[in-house]
Order: sequence, then C-alpha cells, then structure tokens
Amino acid sequence: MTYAKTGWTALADPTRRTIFERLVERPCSVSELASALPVSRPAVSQHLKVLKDAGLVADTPSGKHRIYRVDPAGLAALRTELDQFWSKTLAAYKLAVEQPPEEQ
Amino acid sequence: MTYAKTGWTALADPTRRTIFERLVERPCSVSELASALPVSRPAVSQHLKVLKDAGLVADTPSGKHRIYRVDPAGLAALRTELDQFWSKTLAAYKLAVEQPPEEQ
DNA sequence: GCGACGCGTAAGTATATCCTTACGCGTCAG
DNA sequence: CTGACGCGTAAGGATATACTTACGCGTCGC
Repeated sequence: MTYAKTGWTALADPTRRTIFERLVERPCSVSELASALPVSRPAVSQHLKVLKDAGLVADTPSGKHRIYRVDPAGLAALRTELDQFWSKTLAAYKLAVEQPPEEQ
Repeated sequence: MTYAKTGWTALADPTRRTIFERLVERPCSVSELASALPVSRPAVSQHLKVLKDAGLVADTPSGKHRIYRVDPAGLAALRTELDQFWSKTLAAYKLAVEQPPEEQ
C-alpha cells in the first residue's frame, strides 16, 4: 500500500537523508547533488521527488538548472509531531515517577 | 537490514509509528498492542525489536508479560537531530534574505 | 537552427521490507 | 509435574523500494 508519504518515510532512506542534509546547508541543483553522491543523477531526481511530495523540499527553476531547497513548512510539521511525542512521553514519565525513586 | 537502523527508519513504517504513538501514551505489553492492531502478534514483536534497536523503546520483563515503553534518550536524540536541521535551515534563510543578489 | 547541457520520467531488475504460520522457551496456576 | 499463557524467533512468500539505463523535453551557447 503506497499511501501518501510522510516526512518520516521520506527521511528514512539513508541516501535521501544525505540529500536532505546537504540541502539544509544550502540550496543545490540536481547534478550538483548527484556529483557528491555514489548514485546516478536520475536516482537523485527520484529521491527529490519523494522529498518534494512529503513537503520537505521545494524546487525553483532557474534557467537551465533547477534549484532545490528545504521547505521550512514541512520541516516544522515534523518538528511539531516530534514535540508532541516528547511532551507526552515526559508527561507519562512524570506520572511514573510518583512511585519509584528514579531520578535524573 | 543493510545498515544499522536509525530512529528515522524505525518510525518510517506506518504500523511501527502507530505502535510508537501508543507507547507514547502509556507503556504496554505486546499482546495488548497486537489486539489493537490489524496485524498478528509476531509482527508486533518484530516491530518492537526494530524500535528497540533504534533506541526508541525499552522493555521490562514483568512476570509473564513484557512491558514496552518509550525510551526518552532515543527520542531526545531524534529531536536534537531535527532541531539541527531546523536551525541550519533558518540560518540559510537568513543569509538568503540578507544577500538576495545572486550571480547569473 | 543545431548541438550540448540539465533535468524528469519510463521500464526493468535486484534487494529490502512486512506479514504470515510454525515452533521453542520461560512463567504462572492447578 | 502439567498445561496454558505470553513472547521471541525462524522460515517463507508477497509487495515495496532503490537503483540502473534509455529516452524526451526545455534552455542556453555557437
């Protein structure tokens, strides 16, 4: 079942995460990304499509090139989700601390 | 299993993310998790193993049962990584705003 | 116009992933 | 001790994923 990809799925693949980390540093074109990776250029294109579908990157045509950059909105969405995990986990721990003398 | 699993890979699968979200709410046993999911109990065990290898959950034998709970350390590591993405993205944007003129 | 460059997409293939059933080990009730 | 329960793991199969090469389209320099 190939449902809509979420940011988690998009960042799961190591190659895709490497691409994303590079775009976090600065915007980049496809061939520039591919030249720094051990995979072919079309593979990079396919990864960028996944990242774009997940809302994590955006592209801007610039003449012959196409510049990809991180989309802050998608990244913020992931951050929000993770923060909810975090606060809920802390809340559960606070409740659990009532009984054992576990402390950090 | 090509490489060592990271938290991103662990949370990529929808079923696994559902399990994790449930553990975020409160600790749970394997069969309790399985009864609330459309997959078999062994499948849940395998997912929990992945989450455990990624450092996202921890297990505690409790008599006949085995209680799984979220490991705050692993979650914090993911949060840190994501925060770095975020701050770097913001920094890149700040630079782009301050120095908009680009060579052509 | 014409060729080169950059990029996206299609088609095909190898591998990884997720799920299932079957089975073995430890724990608790009787 | 014996049987039932909870769980992990092995083995196998169906699907998804990531990569490759081949090709088509738009843009730029000559």
